[in-house]
Amino acid sequence: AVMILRSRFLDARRKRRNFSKQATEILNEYFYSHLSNPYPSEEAKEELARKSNITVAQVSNWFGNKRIRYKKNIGKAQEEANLYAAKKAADCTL
Amino acid sequence: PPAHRPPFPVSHAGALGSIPQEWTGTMTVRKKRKPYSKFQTLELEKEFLYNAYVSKQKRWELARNLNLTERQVKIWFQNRRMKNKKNSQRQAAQEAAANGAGGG
DNA sequence: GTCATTTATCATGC
DNA sequence: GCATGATAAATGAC
Repeated sequence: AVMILRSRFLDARRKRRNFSKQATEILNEYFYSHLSNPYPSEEAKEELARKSNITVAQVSNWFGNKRIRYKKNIGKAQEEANLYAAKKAADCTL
Repeated sequence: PPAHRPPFPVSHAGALGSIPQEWTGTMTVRKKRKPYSKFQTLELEKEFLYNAYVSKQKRWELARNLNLTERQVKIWFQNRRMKNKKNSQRQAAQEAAANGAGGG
């Protein structure tokens, strides 16, 4: 019983914080520019972690949540995809 | 460049616009995740404290006493070892950061 | 065995 | 009240 209570406070869920706007932007850019295979390699994860100023584990968590929640929203209003697709297109035309 | 373990084999081939997103397909028929009771978790944790690797005999006893399958007990210990490693790495990283910043 | 995952659930932020 | 990040069961590759 004691151990259960102690583990509760060791969980990072207790002190969860939202990522910065910039970090989310970086992660979303990678995700939507790799929609056909949104599985970053270990190296890519490290770079994303460095640029987003978060840990590699947090990058893995983010992609895991993003993939499953993206699937559940297919067919719904997923304007986020169009948003980043437009951004990518604008990037190419520059 | 190290070889990456490929994702799961997918059967369904989705089609959204012109992007082939095969990964959006359902992997396979999977049992719904069911959280264990406090008693079950506590007993498993006690055994894990004794040893991180459970014998076949002990696995059978745990499965019988906790009303779990031997496969569930086996997988629980696998996940528990991964959790241990993850926490160790996190602790090491924090200590390294502390040494680099404050120094001691 | 490890380990990157999928999926549901938890706990929090706002 | 959901959005979001982290964790707990469960699967499959190697």
